Amino acid sequence: MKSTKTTLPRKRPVKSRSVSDESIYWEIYNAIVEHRLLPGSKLGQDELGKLFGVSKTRVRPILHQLAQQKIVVIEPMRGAFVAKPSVEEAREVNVARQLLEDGIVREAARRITPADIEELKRNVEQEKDARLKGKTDEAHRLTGEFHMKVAEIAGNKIAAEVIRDLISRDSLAVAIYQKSHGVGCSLDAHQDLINAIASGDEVVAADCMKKHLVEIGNSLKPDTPAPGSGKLGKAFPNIKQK
Amino acid sequence: MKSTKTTLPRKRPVKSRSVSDESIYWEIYNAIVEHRLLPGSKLGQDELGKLFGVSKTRVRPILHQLAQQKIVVIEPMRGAFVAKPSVEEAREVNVARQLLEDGIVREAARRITPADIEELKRNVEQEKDARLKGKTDEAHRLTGEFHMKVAEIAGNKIAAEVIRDLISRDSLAVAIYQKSHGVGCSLDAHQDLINAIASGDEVVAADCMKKHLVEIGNSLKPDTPAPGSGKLGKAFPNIKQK
DNA sequence: CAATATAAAATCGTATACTATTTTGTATCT
DNA sequence: AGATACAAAATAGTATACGATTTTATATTG
Repeated sequence: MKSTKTTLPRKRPVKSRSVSDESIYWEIYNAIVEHRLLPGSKLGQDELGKLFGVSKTRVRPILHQLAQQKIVVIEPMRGAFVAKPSVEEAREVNVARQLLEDGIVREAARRITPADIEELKRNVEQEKDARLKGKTDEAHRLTGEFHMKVAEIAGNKIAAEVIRDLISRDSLAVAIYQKSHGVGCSLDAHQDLINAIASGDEVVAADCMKKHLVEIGNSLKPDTPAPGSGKLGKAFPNIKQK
Repeated sequence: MKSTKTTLPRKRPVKSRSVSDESIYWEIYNAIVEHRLLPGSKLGQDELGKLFGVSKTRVRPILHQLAQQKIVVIEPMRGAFVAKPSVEEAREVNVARQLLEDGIVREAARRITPADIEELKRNVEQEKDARLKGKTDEAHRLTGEFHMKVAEIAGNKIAAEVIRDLISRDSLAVAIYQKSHGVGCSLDAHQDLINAIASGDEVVAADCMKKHLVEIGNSLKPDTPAPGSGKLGKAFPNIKQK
């Protein structure tokens, strides 16, 4: 409720060595892509501010940034929520990946080195391990990382960033529409992809990537009910509550 | 809770029906990509706020948004400036376009219709016209629009948005490194591109696009001196100054 | 006079204050 | 009881206040 004492022209608590904007951003970002905050969750400004020990003035622009990346939605006068993309939108993101990653794998196929191949293989091993242990979210994170690594092999940071954004949005779709059926793509799709890229034949690589992404797109089923939202505080185990 | 008897002395100018965030965003965005605000120009928060009749609280997140798109740079405690990308960065943007537009033209070649071809031809006509009349900036704007149209033909809004962002950044590089030598690509590159796409052969189309973008990349010369910044108010002729 | 030191002004960043709007709770009516 | 109306609380959005920092102006010194 409002302050019982009317105006308080009091002094500010002097310089608080507060957390950086970046760390706040990454805390929220990771909470979302790691599914600790599910699509639809309310992201209250005051609540987040208190959680990180800052005023909502600081969290507002961060929520806007996340909104621009389309993993948060801001509804006028209602606040910010973790985005809940429709199946149509999820499919559109998937198609965008098909279009944009095409040129990236091609370039990767031209530039790949033995060290790169090892790096990719290691990723696949980790993912298999995570899947065996039932760590679905971890496995999915590694899946995204695989595609990031391919983009890095292509050698362009800007393109890699673009792919990162799309993968983030994909992870929301997974949270909504794929939660039930495992990770949604065949077990050794990535292994096939490694072979295709390592062959150095860009046409083969592009073809393989396309098939892989189409498969992911097909795994998006609209029938799953919308999940509820978890408690906000629980999503940030590393932040010391006050 | 609607305390009719307010507890505090009222002195705020009561509800001001102010402009929308979007319109402020587009005003600044257009001023930058149309080179009315040159790279390096200071974007003072108070100054912009007064210009649009709002407080800097409103302009701040907008400047952050532009910073995220990399067409504005925010230096800590020094404020926002129109971005002034290095040649290296401009080249990286150009390479990103080579990678990402590859898959886009390929899809465009598969989907293009006669109506689309007409649309593209019209764009080329307009551009030629602008160039003949010496309207360099207008010609460059149309050049960017051409690539946007190709992305739209490919049929994916998200991919088109990505390309728009990259083209915006390209326009900054043009302002710095290309201002002198015309528009920087051969006069009928776009006409060739239309023919290549219209052929329906994705390999031909991809090859043509690649050559075109490489040519643009090669036209970026690092020797041009940095331009000074113009008066801020002059960049917004449509906004009624107060 | 050039260079440096110092004071004043301007400007950024952030918390606070307060209005606008939505959400929640409670009473009233059928 | 269920629906509706209205009051209260909560929360979003925005302007203002003010410390922190940088920039500009002025003075001082070699």
